[in-house]
Amino acid sequence: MKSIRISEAESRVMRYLWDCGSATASEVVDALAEANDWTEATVKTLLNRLKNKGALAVRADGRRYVYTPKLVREDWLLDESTDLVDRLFDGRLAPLVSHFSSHGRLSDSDLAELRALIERLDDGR
Amino acid sequence: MKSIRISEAESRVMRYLWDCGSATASEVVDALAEANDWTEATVKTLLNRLKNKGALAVRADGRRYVYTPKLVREDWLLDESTDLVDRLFDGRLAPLVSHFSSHGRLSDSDLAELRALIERLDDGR
DNA sequence: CAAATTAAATTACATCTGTAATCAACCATA
DNA sequence: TATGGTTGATTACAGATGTAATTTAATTTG
Repeated sequence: MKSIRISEAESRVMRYLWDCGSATASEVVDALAEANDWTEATVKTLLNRLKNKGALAVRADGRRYVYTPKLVREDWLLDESTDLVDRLFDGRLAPLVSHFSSHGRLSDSDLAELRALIERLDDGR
Repeated sequence: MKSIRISEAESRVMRYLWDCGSATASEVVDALAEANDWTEATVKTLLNRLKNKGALAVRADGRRYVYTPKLVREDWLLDESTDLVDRLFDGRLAPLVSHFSSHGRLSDSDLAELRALIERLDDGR
């Protein structure tokens, strides 16, 4: 039950794998090394740690390995965001939204999106 | 300009000091040690690290010290929450709210609060 | 004043994280 | 078949973090 803890760097690797479903180490290297200024070795380390933590499943494909997320993205997102909202805003979303807004971090389109969402939710109740 | 990085444990100390304005070490110990299962030494360490990071100001009051936040809570909240929303939801709030809602993490009162907030914001535009 | 108490500073140490070099196993080729 | 390249595994190492014991300096008390 204890949710797997993913570090910042590891989360970038997970993000990529979540996006593409699964990939070999070299695909991950190609996709992330340059952008993050990592060497190949660093990416390999992250993949390994993720594997050891049980966040990734590995399947042999000939001489190479294919990594696939075992940790469910939705679960992780919820864990992380719940944790932050709990820690920073006592678990309440409105203060967070308000905070964003009062610091000019809420664009018109964000607002529109939120309004649509709230309306939809209201209807559902 | 580099925003001060506060660890999880440190943030609990900051939270207390933000709430009460300022306090002596022993007041912080009394308030937090038990609840967090920390010894006095641990609290002192956290206070010291916070002081070294420049997150706290210290003022001597007779033989003891009074610790006061130098880091502004609002700034920190914004940094932390912006960081999370950026990392997890591409900087967009609506997906976060939607995510919460779809996992039953949005109570009726949260929703009401959000609705009120959105309306207020709408009016302001 | 010497001894005990208190409070802050220093030091400690294991784990986690970022970052990477090196090692080992497996293939392909000269 | 020996050699070198590819790929995953192991080892490394510094800085951050959680957690705390020890030391030192100041204070109160017998």
